[in-house]
Order: sequence, then structure tokens, then C-alpha cells
Amino acid sequence: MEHTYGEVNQLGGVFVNGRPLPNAIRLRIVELAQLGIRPCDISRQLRVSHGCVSKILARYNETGSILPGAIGGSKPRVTTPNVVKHIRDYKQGDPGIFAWEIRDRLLADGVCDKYNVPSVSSISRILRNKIGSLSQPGGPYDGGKQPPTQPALPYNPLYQYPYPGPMAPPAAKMSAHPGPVPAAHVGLPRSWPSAHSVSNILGIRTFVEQTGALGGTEGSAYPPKMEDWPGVNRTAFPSAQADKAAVEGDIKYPQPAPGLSSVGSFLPACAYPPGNQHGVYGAPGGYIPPGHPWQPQGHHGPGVTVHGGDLASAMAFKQPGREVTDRKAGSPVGKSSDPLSPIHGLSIPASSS
DNA sequence: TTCGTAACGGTTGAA
DNA sequence: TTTTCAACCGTTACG
Repeated sequence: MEHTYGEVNQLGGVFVNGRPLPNAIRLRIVELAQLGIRPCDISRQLRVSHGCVSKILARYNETGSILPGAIGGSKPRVTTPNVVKHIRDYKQGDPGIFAWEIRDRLLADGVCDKYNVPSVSSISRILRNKIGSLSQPGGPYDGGKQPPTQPALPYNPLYQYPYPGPMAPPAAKMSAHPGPVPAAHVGLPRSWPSAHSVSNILGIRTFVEQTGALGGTEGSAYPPKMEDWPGVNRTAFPSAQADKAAVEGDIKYPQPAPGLSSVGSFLPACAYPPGNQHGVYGAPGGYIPPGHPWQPQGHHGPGVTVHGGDLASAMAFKQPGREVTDRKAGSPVGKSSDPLSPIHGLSIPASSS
């Protein structure tokens, strides 16, 4: 957390280690690729490492989304209350049942599917820690307080993970089929682009600029230090963890170093079609005033909207299912053989640089 | 020179 | 409240 101000990469670009690039940059990468600009050139222009360009383009090709994945958090819990109840039922019905038998029954009864069924060890732990304690004293069960076949929570085939809100689980690393949940939103900001619309990606900066937060007042309006950012925490937006993940990259991109001001020179506001500039790049002076830090983007300008074309399509999935995997999963990210799959409406004139 | 990707050090957030 | 762990990130370096 000491890299509040970011670091400078070999290309002179500024980045915050561990944090996603601002969505504006991510979008720009995709846009430039759409224009036929080679990734290596994009890398140089935006001063983003070519590895990152490659990864973002590969992800886009794979998912149709420019957004980063949901950062942080733990694996979705599989031992939901419903599952625990069923396990309890099974144990009550057959005190001698083995954990692996419970597991099989969870599958057979449709309580879980193969993607979210607890492991045998998890079941054992549940039996030991939860059900076992509940069953004490006086025998393995709690005196039959639970009916043998209590309705419990009706099994919802759509239920998979106890994520709050409309979000889908970050199942990016799951296999092709994450389960009963249609993968259309898997791993992406679920409410995108509604709750945190394109404006949050592209518009806020300009909104900030327009509202004067930039140009001398950013210090007060937008504290440069990450930890000074109010309201940007994991509880502020309870319904959108991934949204946060998607926007925090901008929210928390303080990056005052001048390196990324190059983005402004390479990517002037006029590079965007009028539709996209509406409410986004209203400041005619440019995208980022030279010498200014990247302004964090976030929920500071909820009124800003973008009417431009299919910009949102870049934020949405091109295809259901998100199988973008990181290196840890074997990195079967799609080859960038077709980096120019169209983003209709994103006809952006080549940079005037 | 270009591109894909493993390794690395970092951040984040749920448990 | 703190710690742990497993997600994710972008950069770097290598092939």
C-alpha cells in the first residue's frame, strides 16, 4: 500500500502494482486493436506493457469484456445453509452415513451439482463442527428438532453461490460450464453497465474535470492517496463486488506521475466519436491534462452517462461463459488471432499523434 | 521485432 | 479485529 502514487514501467507508463489499469485505458487498448493497431504499437502508445495489452486483448477476445476480473475474496462457499441442512438430514436419517455418501446424495438429490458440491473433507468438517455440535448432547442429533425432511430452503437450480446481489460468482477459473447458472455474467461486473455505467469507466474523469475537481482541486475532492479515498471499500457497494472490482481500478488509480499523461497526448478527446464524447470527454482540452495524475474514477459522478454507440458492448460479454484463465489455470486464453472482432459503434479515428 | 506467457510481487476481500 | 488464503492485477523477462 505504499505505492499509492504508482510506479513507472519500462515504457514510462504509470501503474499501480496489483491494481487493474483504469478502464479507460483498457477500453483504449481494445479500441486501438479494433482499429488494426498492433498490440506492440498499442503498448508503446499507451505505455502499457505488451504483456498487459496481450492479456487484455486476449480477455476481450475471450469474453468480450474489457473489465478486469473480480479481485480478492474467497472462493464461493459451497457449504451453504441449505447444504448444511441437507447434510444434517442425511446424518439424521442415517447416523452411520459416510461423508462421501453424503456427498453423493447431495449430488443425487440435486442439492448441489458437481461444481459446488462440498468436498468430503468439507462435509466431514461440517459434521464435526456444525452438525456434531448441534447434535450434542444426548446423541448425534439435536433431539429431532429438525424434521427428517424439512423443507429447508427449496433447492434453487439457479442458486449457486451466496453472493449478494445480482452478481455472479467469479467462476472464471471454473471449467467451461460453471454450473446451472448461465455463464453470461460469470465473472463480470454483474450490474454492468447499469449501476456503474460506462460513465464510471470513461466519464468520471471528465466529469471530474468538468466539475473542477481536476486542475488544482483534486487534492481535496480526490485525495491522491488510496487510503484516503472515502466510500470506496468493500462495504460501500454491497451489491457489486465485481462492480467494485471493475471500477476500483479507476477509483483507486491515483497515479499522479506524469508518465500517463502521455495517454492524453496519444489519445486526445477528439479521438472519440461525438457520441462517446458526450458527457465523457467534454473537456475539449484533452483526455488527461498533461502533467496531471490519472484521476480516480468511481462513483463520484453518477449522473454522467454515455450515449455513445455500443460502447457498453465492450464492457459486456461477447459470449456467455468466461473462461479466461490466468497462468495458474494453464492460461488457455484465446489467441489473439482475431483481435479485431468488432465493437460496433466504436469507430474511433486513429489517434492524431 | 512481435507476441504469448510464466514468474513475480503486489492488492483485495471473504472466511 | 486480525489473519489467512486464494482470487486478481500489471510488469518483467524469456523463448
